[in-house]
Amino acid sequence: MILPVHDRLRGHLTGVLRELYALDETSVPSIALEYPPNRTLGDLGTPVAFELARRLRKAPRAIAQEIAGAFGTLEGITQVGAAPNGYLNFFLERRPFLIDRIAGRYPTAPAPAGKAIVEHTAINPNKAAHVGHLRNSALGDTLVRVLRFRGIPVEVQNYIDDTGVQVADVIVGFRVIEQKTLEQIQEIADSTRFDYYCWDLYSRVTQWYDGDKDRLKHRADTLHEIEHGGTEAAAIGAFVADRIVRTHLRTMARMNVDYDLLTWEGDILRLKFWAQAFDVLKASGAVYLQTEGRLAGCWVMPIQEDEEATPKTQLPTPKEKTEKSEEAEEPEEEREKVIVRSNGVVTYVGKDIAYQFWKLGLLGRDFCYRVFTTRPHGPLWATCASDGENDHPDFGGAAYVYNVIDVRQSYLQKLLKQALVAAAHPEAADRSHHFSYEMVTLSHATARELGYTPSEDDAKRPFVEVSGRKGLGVKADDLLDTVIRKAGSEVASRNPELSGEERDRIAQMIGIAAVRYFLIKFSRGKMIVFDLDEALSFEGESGPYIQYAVVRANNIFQKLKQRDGTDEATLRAALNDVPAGELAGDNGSHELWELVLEASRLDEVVDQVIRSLEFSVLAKYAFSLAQAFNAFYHRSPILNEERDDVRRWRAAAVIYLRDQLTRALDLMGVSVPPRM
RNA sequence: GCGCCCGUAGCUCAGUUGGAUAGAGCGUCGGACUUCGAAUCCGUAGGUCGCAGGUUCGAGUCCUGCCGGGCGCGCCA
Repeated sequence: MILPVHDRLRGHLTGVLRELYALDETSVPSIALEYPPNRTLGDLGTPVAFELARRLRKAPRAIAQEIAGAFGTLEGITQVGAAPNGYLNFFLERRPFLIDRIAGRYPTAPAPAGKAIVEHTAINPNKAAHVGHLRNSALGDTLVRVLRFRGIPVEVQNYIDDTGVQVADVIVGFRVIEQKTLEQIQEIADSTRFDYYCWDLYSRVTQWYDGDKDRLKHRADTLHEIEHGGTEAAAIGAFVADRIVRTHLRTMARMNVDYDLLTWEGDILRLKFWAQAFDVLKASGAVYLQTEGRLAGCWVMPIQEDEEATPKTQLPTPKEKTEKSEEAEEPEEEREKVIVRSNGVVTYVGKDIAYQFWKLGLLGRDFCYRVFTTRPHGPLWATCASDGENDHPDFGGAAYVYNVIDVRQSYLQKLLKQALVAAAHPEAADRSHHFSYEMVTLSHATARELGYTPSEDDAKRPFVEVSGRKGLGVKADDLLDTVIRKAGSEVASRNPELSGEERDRIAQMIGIAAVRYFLIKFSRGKMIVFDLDEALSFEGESGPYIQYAVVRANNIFQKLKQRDGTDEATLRAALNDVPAGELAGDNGSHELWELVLEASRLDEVVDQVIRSLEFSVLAKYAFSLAQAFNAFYHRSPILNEERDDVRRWRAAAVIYLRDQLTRALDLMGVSVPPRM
């Protein structure tokens, strides 16, 4: 890990600058650390001299030289140099750097205090999951892993919307179209892939509505029944949602995605969370009763159009001021969002506000909790409205909240933050993050493979929109089945001696690696036009490529042990006495050291990932590390290297690199197969 | 109409603290399996970073305007 080195260097350098130029705390420039383009220039570098050049009215190069001269000594740094262009560069002491890291001896940065809640997945429990949902959970689960890596305690929630129109529509499908009783539906659930069955039924219901708009009355009636409970329709809804959620959990488990708590929307309603939140909002004046105009009788929240959460730092320019006052003089109908309808029924946003308040510990009310299912590593909890277990973990009340929801929900997520600000919790608003990402759509080729004939609108665009209502989309399990099957045949052809069971286990690891990497490698603001062939690729920039690098590295040590009994522990042990010329670059190449330095950057990458919430950075880092290793692997033998010292240092570097790469894969939810 | 996002090589995309020569995969063309596994490696070709201004010692990255594309903006959820 490299960050402790950064911190130490930054601290020392700040002290040097203050002394050298008599700067006070506020005027010391922040010190950016970078990696020079090659190791002959240095291992770390900073352009801080450029920053100071104007203030000191000196050439950057002269400043860099002065700093280098005044640098003194710092543990772990062997040399400081001023480059002709003004960069200040540092060389690290290589031997202890690697030895310490192999041994896991380095200080770790303290984690920020407080728990984080990550909510992701949130698939409507009325049909099978599709690729779009996989992007959500792959991003969400990676976020969870990355935060935990950083030392932050994380609670993972999956929100279940069991009271919405989507579930109601499937109920209508069963009862009105198929004329089924609850008992018959239970039989269907036990004898079919129930999520697939509902997938088809749901799209049939949509078509059926299209045939006669009066049929929508069934939906309205059903929604009403779900909300009030006690009827056959409500019982069917509860059964369907429960069963479908279980299928989703199975699908996500294949992806190595897991949760701590399932939050059921129905419980938020039954426990009157909204009433509580409503009181808070009314008391703070965040919502008010509109008495005139078209929204008369509704409780509304004013929408701030553009004033972002940082009004204090952005002073309006004179021009903006006049524009604003003009607006104020001409009251062009202020925008308002209805929170409670004139019939007294709360809108979707209202429920979300209450839920968000609870997540942040601002509601003053809690759920009851039940065990939804048991797993090897402990129970999976779910909310309930009454008769909960007494002994349950603490849920809710987090310092940070991340809502993983696609970009189309941005408007509503923005309203959530506004509600928090309006209710006098601006700090909670700052700690609420909408982790947004773009949609997954289908390539024309893949849509065609699914038997879809494009409409005129579709034909104009380079992609086809996934639609649950139309039943158009690549089902998650179909994708996983296909990719794992393909991996299985590859494994079988390369390792004919493997048992079927072992082969399947490995195929699953490889298939999941391919899918998860594919979903992570794009930046989240980019639409993924899903193409089956592309996602099925195991070559080039892919998850299996990275796995392959680690498997190869492991093979080296396996062979080493087989051949002369050297195990990793003994390799690590004696390094202090071995000449380190290979690591120092005595052969004219810094390739080995380059691998070590790059491998050490995982913690820095994780920090950047958390700051930017951009996982493509992690994906690319792992890939380029694997790439560097593969190139090294071809050029520099270990098993057949005659020179003892060279062999040992190469092995040591590969141990470290392999460990770091394994960690990086784990952060992406990918495990390393024993063979492939 | 307003708001948010996207525009980088033939294709798909990295480049998110502004820094040293703009990178990768796929595809092209040509090489490397008697040596730790070729799901690999090496080489080759390919770029007005949408356009125009601006800020800066320095801009793919920040600001403004424009062009092209996507999404969002309901007493739906």
